[in-house]
Amino acid sequence: MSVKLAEVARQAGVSLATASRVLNGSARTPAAAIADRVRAAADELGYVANAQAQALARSTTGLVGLVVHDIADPYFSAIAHGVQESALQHGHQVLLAGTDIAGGAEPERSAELSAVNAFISYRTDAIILAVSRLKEEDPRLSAALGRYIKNGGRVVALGATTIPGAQSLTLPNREGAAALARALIDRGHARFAVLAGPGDRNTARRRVEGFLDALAAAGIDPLAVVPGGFNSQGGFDAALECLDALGIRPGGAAAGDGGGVAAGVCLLAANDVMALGAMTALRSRGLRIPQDVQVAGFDDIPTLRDHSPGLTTYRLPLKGIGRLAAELALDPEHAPGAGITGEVILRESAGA
Amino acid sequence: MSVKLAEVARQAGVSLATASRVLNGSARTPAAAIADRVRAAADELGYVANAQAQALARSTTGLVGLVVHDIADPYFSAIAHGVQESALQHGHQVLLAGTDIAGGAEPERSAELSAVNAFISYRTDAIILAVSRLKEEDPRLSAALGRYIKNGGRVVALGATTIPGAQSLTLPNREGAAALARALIDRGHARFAVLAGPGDRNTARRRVEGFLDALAAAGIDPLAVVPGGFNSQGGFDAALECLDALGIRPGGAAAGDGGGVAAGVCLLAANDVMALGAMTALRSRGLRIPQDVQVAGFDDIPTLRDHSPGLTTYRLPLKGIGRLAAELALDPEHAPGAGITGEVILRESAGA
DNA sequence: CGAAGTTTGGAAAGCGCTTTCCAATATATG
DNA sequence: CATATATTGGAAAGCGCTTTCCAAACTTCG
Repeated sequence: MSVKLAEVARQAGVSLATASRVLNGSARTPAAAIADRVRAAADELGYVANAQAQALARSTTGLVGLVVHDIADPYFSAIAHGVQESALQHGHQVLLAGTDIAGGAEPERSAELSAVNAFISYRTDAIILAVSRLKEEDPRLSAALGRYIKNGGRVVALGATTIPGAQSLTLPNREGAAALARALIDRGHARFAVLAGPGDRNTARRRVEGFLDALAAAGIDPLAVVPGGFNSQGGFDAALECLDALGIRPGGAAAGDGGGVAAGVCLLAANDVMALGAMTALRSRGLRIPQDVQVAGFDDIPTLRDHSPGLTTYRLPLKGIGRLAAELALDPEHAPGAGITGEVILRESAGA
Repeated sequence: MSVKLAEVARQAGVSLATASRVLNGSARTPAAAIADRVRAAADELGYVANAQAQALARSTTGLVGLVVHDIADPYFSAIAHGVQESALQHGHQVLLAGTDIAGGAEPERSAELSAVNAFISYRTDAIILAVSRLKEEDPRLSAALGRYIKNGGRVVALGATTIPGAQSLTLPNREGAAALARALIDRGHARFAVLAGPGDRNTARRRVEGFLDALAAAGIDPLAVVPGGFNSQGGFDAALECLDALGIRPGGAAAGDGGGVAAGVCLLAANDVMALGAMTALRSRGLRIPQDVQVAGFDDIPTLRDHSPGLTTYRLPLKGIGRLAAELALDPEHAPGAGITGEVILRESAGA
């Protein structure tokens, strides 16, 4: 239907080979006069190369697949932004898939597997896995990715992977969480509860481990470790559960604590979004932040920086992570070697 | 490199045609016994169809292109989420492009044009334009899209378009803004300033028009209409500029206003993110919300709903918008006919 | 001025699939 | 049982490009 190279060649009075050489970056460059004629013809006809045909002929597609959990989650969308930026610089387009979406054609396979399979079908040059479902590693997924890698595909995963041949980009989840907790301890906090998020998500797990590491190192026992959803609602629910379990009420200390002046409990949430949900829960119970209860999150999501009170958190360079992942996937030679590092951000939510 | 259909056919002892027919949904279905043999062979070999080759042969790619301004912006990522969901249901993959990214190969063309051209090159079955740059309609863009449509591509644009043959999905920007302003006026607000955002973005413009429509209808003159960026920083700056222009200081009325008790000024921002930036600005000046100054936004971004004070805004069903856009692009016959409608959401930021 | 070397354009063979015809069976009808 | 009618599998012609050879046309020197 569209204008094809043959028409351009005919119009310019040259062969297919020549037209191809001048229009689509080949090693050989035809004479200037001819090249101009071809370009003029292409322009006039509005020729746009068929990337599918090129892919077939070149056996490389210029596509990179990104699988996230939920693109509407600012964590993933920030990463996607970085991936996209780097992909564009490498002349690649990004194919996006989200694993939170049900409607796949084949209900018996997981969303991850469907997404990866689709990418493999489109022969993306690389696949970036930004999901971190822990669950007993679907063997079909590993098999598919293994074959993909064997056939020359690159895969980079955020977090640890058991897939042989896959690059993994480790995030300072555990270290960051520990650093954050340590900073809070250093500033005098002594009573903590952890809003742990889902136990089957690696990201959440590592962060919780980090929190607990730091607490243990300081000889502190967490008052509670409450699992829940990895979103605002999850934070809200977990916070409420926490308050009830610890008997925290407005205007007083924890009930089971023998009274006295409220020392304040600091809620460590596995991510920023949960932390905000927790704050909403605290407010709904009439508790003040940070006077009555303190809250800390993780990620330092850009869009959430206007929140008041400012959220104490651990900043992850999300966009940079996406960029690095893409770099690793598309040009591993030149990818910056340094790992990802974050930064403790103290704001008012934990009494900065 | 990968396993190809011919190998599967050989292994199953059938012809290429038969293998193709059983594996990739054809009108004709070979006998059950044969089909099973083929499927078994495919399974054993780990065959994954080459979508590029299929696209070439079928002249349809199963790809839909989505161009947004900035995927990290929750407005766009929510829309993307909807698009993705619907695309998956229609068996399509989504190719994502952001126009906020510089590094394109050809600096002389706009990011929009590059993105659209890339999509055309990949022969996406449809293109969804979720950007709304007003600027004097790049003729090259129109030309490219025109050809694309003529060749059977579908394009749906959010907001008005001049591209003939393109579907346009109109959002209630103007109407919603007017409704929001009216609701505020009904509740007794009488002094307004508008944080207008960028003048060259259709979305922002329409919203501002809506605000002004409603004010005019009520015989109210806005105290100020301040342009600026369409992001948090833009809201911050515009709010500051506004405060200075109107002489608003903590603990008092507007300076140029003859004193008296502060009636309170309501800042109407062109979107939620700007509104939050504005709130940060107000706080930095020691002004209380809503006691001293009120703020309203637009969109009702889900992630921002935990903000305190709750943001008065106009809710747009962003995910639904994305879904509808994809529906319109991929299955126009069955797309729901009803337009998009929003809803005024009154929260404490404007003294709900 | 002819042999050897260097460019340069073109013919044609794929890349991995789909799909139209065809030929060969299997089934139904008189 | 012969003939007409469905079914079914396969051969081969594309889909729109890239790229390897080749051959023709120029250069360059001895």
